[in-house]
Amino acid sequence: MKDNSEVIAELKKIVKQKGLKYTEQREIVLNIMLHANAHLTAEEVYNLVKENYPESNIGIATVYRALSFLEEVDLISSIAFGADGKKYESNDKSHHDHLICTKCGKIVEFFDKDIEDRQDRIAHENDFEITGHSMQLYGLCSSCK
Amino acid sequence: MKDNSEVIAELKKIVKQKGLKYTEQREIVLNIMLHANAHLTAEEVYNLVKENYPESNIGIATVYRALSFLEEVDLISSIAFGADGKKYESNDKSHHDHLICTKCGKIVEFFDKDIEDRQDRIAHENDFEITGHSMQLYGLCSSCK
DNA sequence: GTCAATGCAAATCGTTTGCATGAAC
DNA sequence: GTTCATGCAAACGATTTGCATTGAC
Repeated sequence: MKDNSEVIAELKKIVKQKGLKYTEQREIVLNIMLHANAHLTAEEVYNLVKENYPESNIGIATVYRALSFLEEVDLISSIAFGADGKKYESNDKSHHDHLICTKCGKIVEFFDKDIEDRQDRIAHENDFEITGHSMQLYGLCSSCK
Repeated sequence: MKDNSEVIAELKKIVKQKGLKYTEQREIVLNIMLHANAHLTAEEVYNLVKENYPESNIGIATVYRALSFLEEVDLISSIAFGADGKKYESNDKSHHDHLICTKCGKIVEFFDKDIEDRQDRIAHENDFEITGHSMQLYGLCSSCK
């Protein structure tokens, strides 16, 4: 697994800035997230860590702590789809929303500029300063319907 | 607390149709949901039941079971906002989405026809048969920013 | 050497389940 | 009388926390 030096450098910078310690575990978790092309639960991240870095005796609590930390500093983000609990994805791709098949669980990502624009306008009309959003369309995908 | 006879009648009809039993507990939970003007967690519903119907010795498990049942038959629906877990609201109001203040937790409802239309179109483009959706805008409300 | 981060286990939270009892039909 | 729903407590899965130890600086 190759690493993603720009983002790793970014993490180092942030950690230093906050006067915290740079650890191998945080780097491993971030690296897993950067290579994942799916939305992962904390447990899935934990399993991937054990699989890809078998020598690093990392605990599940550390994975949770690392994920919270990475979300806090905006390197990854989370959404709560239905019953599966919180899922994480890295922030290095551009923004997008999700179409979710309620039968097979397949997730398709999409982006729509018009919807984004209207969201901004609605926020403005309600005197909200928008910081993020989450939109999911649920339904049956082509194979399931 | 006055009851909402049309919806209650609807519940009775559904229960009968399914060959199940009509119980006071299901009616109480539905009635709480009909009078709530907020998005409630199961625990909040439980507390409201105890407060409004102190004589009904209802258990938390029954509240969970009643909420699942009511959601299944489409009298209420749920969304999972951030960390607070699943929240329920009654389905007697028209469809809407949510603006959520990340500081004070305030929720403002809104509806936008254009967004709905574009969602339908995106679903169609991806060959999805849409059954529902959930959209939340996060930010700071007028008083918090 | 200091202080933060880790690993482990125990604790906690929200939710679900098993089972004997009670209520609806 | 049969069957479903309830209440309670125990079980459960996911996440968090306390604490002694380790590692970064």
